[in-house]
Amino acid sequence: MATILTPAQSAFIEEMGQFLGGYGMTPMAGRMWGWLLLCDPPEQTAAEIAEALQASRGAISGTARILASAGFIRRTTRRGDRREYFSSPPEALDSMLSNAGVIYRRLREIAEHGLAASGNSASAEARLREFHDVVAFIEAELPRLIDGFLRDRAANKTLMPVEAGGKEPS
Amino acid sequence: MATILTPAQSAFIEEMGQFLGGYGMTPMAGRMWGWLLLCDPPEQTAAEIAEALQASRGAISGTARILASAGFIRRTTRRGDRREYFSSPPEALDSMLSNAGVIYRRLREIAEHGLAASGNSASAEARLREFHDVVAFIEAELPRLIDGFLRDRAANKTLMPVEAGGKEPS
DNA sequence: CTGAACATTCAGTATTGACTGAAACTTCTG
DNA sequence: CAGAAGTTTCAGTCAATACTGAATGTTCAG
Repeated sequence: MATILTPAQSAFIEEMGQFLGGYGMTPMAGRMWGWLLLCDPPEQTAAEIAEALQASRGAISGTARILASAGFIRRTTRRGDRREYFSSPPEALDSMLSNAGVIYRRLREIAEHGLAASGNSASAEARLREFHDVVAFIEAELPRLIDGFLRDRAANKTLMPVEAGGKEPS
Repeated sequence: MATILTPAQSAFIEEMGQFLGGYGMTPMAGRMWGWLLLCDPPEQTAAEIAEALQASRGAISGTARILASAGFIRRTTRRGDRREYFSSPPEALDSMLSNAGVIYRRLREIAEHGLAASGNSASAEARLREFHDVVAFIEAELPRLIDGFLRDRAANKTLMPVEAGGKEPS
């Protein structure tokens, strides 16, 4: 019953937890995503995840909601099976990247508020203007960059359709 | 003595605090950077900052160290003045952007650890491979994007050297 | 309808970590 | 050297919040 993770697997999961935990999400969200990238089979029940991460069912439930609404995981059900299955779909990466875009958008908005508040100081206005312009540039160019990559990747897949969701014969 | 901030200024500072606070730095770091973008004159003593932000001197001291080591603020001193002056130099923006690069680097490293830990499952390896490749792509392209912007900006400045640190006649 | 198998909710707990403020330290002036 | 002005350190406080686990809600089989 005890899902035994190798030290390398635990380390990866913990790193993912610390990383996402450090950037606004909870550590559990990072661990769960990490586990769903690593696990086999790719679709896991809440019970399996809870056991692998040594976490309570409540934590899994709440975290799953956050991750699903952010587009990081997919929830699926099966006929004649009351359980729900979680997995990390390829689109998760798109979600992650577009999420990065949201960050720059927010920062640009804040910069605009700052600009609006800098009315009677030319030097403050200059500083905030530059801040705003840099952020706005990244905000505008990042999607272009990502789209280019996604298009390339899609093209490659069409040319050489490598079996992706596959199982190994062992 | 009470530095009176307009509501718009307070709002901007608080937004900056929440933003940076939400992404790994402390709220105070965000507020302090926000204030140094807004303030006039651009160089401020620790005492002035503490008063504007209604914070303790200890908090300013610690936060200043973090921000300075991250390249977000500049510390200067003046002959015959024991105080230290803080300001937000133009390079702060470069630091911010290269900081974003560090994030992708860290994530790519984590992805590599995951790949190494995915040994005996082909499907896990495929998921982690894709994760890694997306992150590595962004990591590689982001600096290019930024450099392009900085080069453009530098070129523009050379052509039309607008007075940037200026004071207005009122 | 009843009970079993899951999933979700939420009050409580524990931990983390940001900030305060007083004491210690440094540096400059007279 | 004495003292003033300023800065840094650090132990303690307080608030935020991630997680637990028991109770509640939901869905389906018999």
